[in-house]
Amino acid sequence: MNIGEAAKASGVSAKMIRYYESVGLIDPATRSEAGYRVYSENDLHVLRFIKRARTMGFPMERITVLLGLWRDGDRNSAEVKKLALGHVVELERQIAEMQAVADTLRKLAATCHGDNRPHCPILDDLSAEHEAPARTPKRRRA
Amino acid sequence: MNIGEAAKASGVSAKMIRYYESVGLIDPATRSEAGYRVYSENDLHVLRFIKRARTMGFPMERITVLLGLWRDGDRNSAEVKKLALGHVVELERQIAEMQAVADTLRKLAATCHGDNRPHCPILDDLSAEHEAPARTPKRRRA
DNA sequence: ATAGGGCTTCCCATCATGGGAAGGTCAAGG
DNA sequence: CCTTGACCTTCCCATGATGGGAAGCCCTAT
Repeated sequence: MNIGEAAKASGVSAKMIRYYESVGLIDPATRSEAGYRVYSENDLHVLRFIKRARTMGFPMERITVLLGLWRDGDRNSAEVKKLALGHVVELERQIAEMQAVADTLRKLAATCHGDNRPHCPILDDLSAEHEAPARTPKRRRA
Repeated sequence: MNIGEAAKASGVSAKMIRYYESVGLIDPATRSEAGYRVYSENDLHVLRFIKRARTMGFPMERITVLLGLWRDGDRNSAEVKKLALGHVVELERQIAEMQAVADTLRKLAATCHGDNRPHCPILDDLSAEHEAPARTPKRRRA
């Protein structure tokens, strides 16, 4: 099948399929006489794999490794597990960060009247000096 | 003070200060005779405001609005509150999404032996067909 | 044969950020 | 006074993943 059909069937846009090929995430597709990329069922499988992993938020780099493991029949499931759990840790870190921000904002918003008066603790907080960013004590590096 | 000092004092890199100026987020700095950008305490305040808001994960667009409100002595605190809570909702949505992914991965990892054998339910899941991506039923749009 | 749609490559834009080059400026020290 | 080195300026390029669009070739149905 051509790239358009493969795109529809895999949920990966034609643009992205070409991009994945260009950066070496997937092997160059075989070409028809006219130079059209031709995809097999197996190629589709790979595209769906990538699609799913992207949806899961795996960065391309990790997907490259996952794909390698997937293709490697002799892989060690421990490696896959480690990769997956590593991603979980990363997600948890990000979640905690966002949670903290959301909490702060919720608290600030709770103390903001939210009426037609201008005073607003939210703006007060944003404009207040928070921990000074890496204050270099005069000497530029010391 | 010059841009380097302002950068150090605000935690916003000189690069980004120039960028913010170029996209109109902050007013063009006044210039010295030699063309150097010169910053006042008030400019620093603005930069710190932006820094803090970025750290909170506010997108630039929303920061533009926040800055406007901050500068507007006649603002309506309700607007600020709405903006902040809107951001909270957005954060919550993202958190929920990531949580779902993390849960899925944790479950999959729990069923993966994680030993030197190749079988791995994580890879199985990634390569399985999940909900078909917007399957267009033959007619390209109908 | 012609139209239309699909395919190709190539370039550009995004968003926020950093890297780096080429060149001007300033302050300190010999 | 001149050199040195740190600073500043602008301009271009790159990122990562994605989309938009142009110019031009190809295929199929009418």
